[in-house]
Amino acid sequence: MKDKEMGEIVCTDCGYVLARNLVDSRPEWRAFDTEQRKKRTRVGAPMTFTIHDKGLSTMIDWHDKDIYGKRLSPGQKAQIYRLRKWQRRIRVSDATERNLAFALSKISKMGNALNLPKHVLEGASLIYRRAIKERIIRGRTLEGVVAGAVYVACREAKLTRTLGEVARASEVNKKEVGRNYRFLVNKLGYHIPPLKPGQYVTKFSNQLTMQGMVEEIAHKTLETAKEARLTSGRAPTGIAAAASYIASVLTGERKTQREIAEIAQVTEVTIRNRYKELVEELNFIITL
DNA sequence: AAGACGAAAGTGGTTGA
DNA sequence: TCAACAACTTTCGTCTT
Repeated sequence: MKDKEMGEIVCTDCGYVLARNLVDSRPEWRAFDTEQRKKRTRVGAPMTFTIHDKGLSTMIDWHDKDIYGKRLSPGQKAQIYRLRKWQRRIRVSDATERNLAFALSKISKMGNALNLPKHVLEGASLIYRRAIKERIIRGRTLEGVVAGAVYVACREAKLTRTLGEVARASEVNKKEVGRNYRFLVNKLGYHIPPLKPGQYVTKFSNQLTMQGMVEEIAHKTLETAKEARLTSGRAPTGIAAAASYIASVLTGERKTQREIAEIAQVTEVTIRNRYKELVEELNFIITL
């Protein structure tokens, strides 16, 4: 057992001191929130990965001279050449390695914000690794690709995370997430069926804290919508939002369009449009 | 005053020549 | 590769409750 105060490693069973005079690796400052931690931490990932070393690492230069300016012997020259070669190789793998580590930490951060189960995060990581392997990230921001990968993983796992939610949890906008999502799906050959509006209805109902009956009506509404072929080509979230709205009105548990639009991440106008179409089909009475 | 409604113009993506 | 097109958004004025 390590005892940082005493600087010793002590066996907890017999009390034998295995090592003493250890260096305390803990910081000498304390941070009470992430804001402070950010300010006080003096080490960590560099701000940019495009220039991997930011001039911090030592390079073997190309002059075949030693520090006194004398020319090297042929034997030394060969050795230096080999060293240079290896340094080049190590540097490259080091940079991509760090890049990957950075991306993975971003993924888990997003996972926290989105409440994603672990296997989805692993899926996202795998997707990112594949993206690196296929060399298709060039020219794209790391954040964008990460967000795209997370969204792909969600869709694969049939989770009802919307583009907007993923975008909020990342550092890029909705458009970027969508672009990267499509890009990844294309390049990595994923086949992802669109989510059913019904799944969104369930989700929205929960977020709106509606009664079970309201959700039931919303699902019924969707059924008729499907039969009327109003679902094809339309955004599932929009239809689900409209169905939820209708159900809330029907049961008297009225929610405003704005409320629903807010959590469904669509506009009120879209809800209205779907809603109008649906009501035309729903002129037969729904009773429960 | 808030919510619902709808027209009009703009956006980004898909499709078909 | 480009233009037409459908779905969706933004904005804003009007009507309803």
